[in-house]
Amino acid sequence: MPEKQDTRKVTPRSQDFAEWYNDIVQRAELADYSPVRGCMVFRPDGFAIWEAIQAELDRRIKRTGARNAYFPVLIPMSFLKKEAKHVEGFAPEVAVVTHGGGKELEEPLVVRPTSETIINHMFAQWIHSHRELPMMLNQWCNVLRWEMRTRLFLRTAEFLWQEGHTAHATREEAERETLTMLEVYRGFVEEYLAIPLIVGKKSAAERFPGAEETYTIEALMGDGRALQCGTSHFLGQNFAKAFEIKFLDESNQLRFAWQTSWGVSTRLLGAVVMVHGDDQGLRLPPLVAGTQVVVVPIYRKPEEEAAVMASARSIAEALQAADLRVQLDSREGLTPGFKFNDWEMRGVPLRIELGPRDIASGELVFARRDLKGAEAKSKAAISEVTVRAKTVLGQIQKSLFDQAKAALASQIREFDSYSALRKQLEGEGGGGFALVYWCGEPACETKIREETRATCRAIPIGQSGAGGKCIVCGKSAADRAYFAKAY
RNA sequence: CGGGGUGUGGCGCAGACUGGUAGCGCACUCGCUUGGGGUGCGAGUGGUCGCCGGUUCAAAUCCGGCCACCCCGACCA
Repeated sequence: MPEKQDTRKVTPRSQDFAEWYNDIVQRAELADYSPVRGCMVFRPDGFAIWEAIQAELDRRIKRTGARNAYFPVLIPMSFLKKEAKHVEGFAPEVAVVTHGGGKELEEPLVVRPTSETIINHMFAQWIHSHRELPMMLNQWCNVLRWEMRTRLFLRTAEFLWQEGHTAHATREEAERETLTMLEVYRGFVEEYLAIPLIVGKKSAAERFPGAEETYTIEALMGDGRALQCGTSHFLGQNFAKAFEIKFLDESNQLRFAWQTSWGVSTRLLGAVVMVHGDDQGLRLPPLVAGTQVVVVPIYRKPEEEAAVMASARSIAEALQAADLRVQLDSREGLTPGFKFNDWEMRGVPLRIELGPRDIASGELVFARRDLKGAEAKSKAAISEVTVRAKTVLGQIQKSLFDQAKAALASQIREFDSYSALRKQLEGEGGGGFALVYWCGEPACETKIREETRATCRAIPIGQSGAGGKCIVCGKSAADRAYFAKAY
């Protein structure tokens, strides 16, 4: 049971989104700042969401054939330097260990910012034959990147993630794997986190250092800015060549492996907050909520208390027996109104109110977190509480997705003139995704970024349109791309 | 790393301009009261005012320096 928390109102979302976000994260007790700059503490309610994400995503990852392993947090400095683009991309943000055991180290060690190098070093030793391919590993771990500017969950120096690394015999198979994982992420984030996505390829400028192609899932936050929620990279043979991952194929030819890597991080928690939260607090999709149902007992006199608590307890037990994550709010000395607000702040999807009246009538009150006002409340027969709760939780999951989907749809705009695009992005807020034809030239992308601060978020895959004219230079453009201001 | 802001009980703030030995709200403890949308009343606990130095009989307050954190930008999951 949580502690009673302070009762200050949160900063309204519409007034100051960044303040609102910090308020929610801390008052819903998801996380707190640490004594070390840029690092954060995951509190139990926040970590529970990560655990729910891990449990389901781990299942989905394993279903594709990958297995979990664990590689060390410390990597020889020289490893990072083996792939030119990779070191260029990560060198500025690595933390380096120079001393150990009271002595200066022979070779400095970096705290992993990602594990491509150490994993591929091991791959080179493990892979000799096409019979050993594909090799598909995943690890759940922490990584460290010395970020200039940090925000709880969205960008912290240390963060938790899973990173998958695979090696394949052919380009085609590796490319297929890249897209398979992209689809695993899309399915998981949309179905579990109820966050609708834009899916596509990254531009060269936004590509992972060392990758040949990067694919992304992008979501829209409540303030109209985009957030990259996961990436899947086709690495080609870049790392295989740098780390000499070679195998003999069926015709006894020595070949370099084709590789992928892919990951999602605890940033997803920030996305959940920013997509679903409102001025009352957090709103959690039932599938990842640490507590899915809370039972709030209501009573006056001691004799009422006994009856209500007995009934509330048996209802909570029945829900629990049906595999729902339940809490019975038995805290004393707090009014029901206080508890209602408290659980709303914490984002619990379904609240059950139970008092003497309900026991007398055989019905209790359901209050849904996804709806507002009178609409949020309904009655359910006590005898059917388990079935009804499951049904309603399913509806809440869908309703949160539908609300977010509508918000996303309303924030996607197509432009065919640069001045109109610029006007939209420069306007107050300037949020949302702009869908425009782009020729693919970095110069045009740079112009948009410099003049509007929006970046290319994704280029949808497999566009079948007739093509059009680049919104910047007017030359012919095969594909359209999404641009947005991003976190 | 540039711009802005803030550092005073656990949290949010006042006090600073005009130096005089620290105050308010919330939280916390105890008692009563109340309980279907943040109950009410009373009594309490808790602070060397971010750090270092200077001015002064006297510094939260004035002066100098430093540090930390937050927000906005550039860079990035």
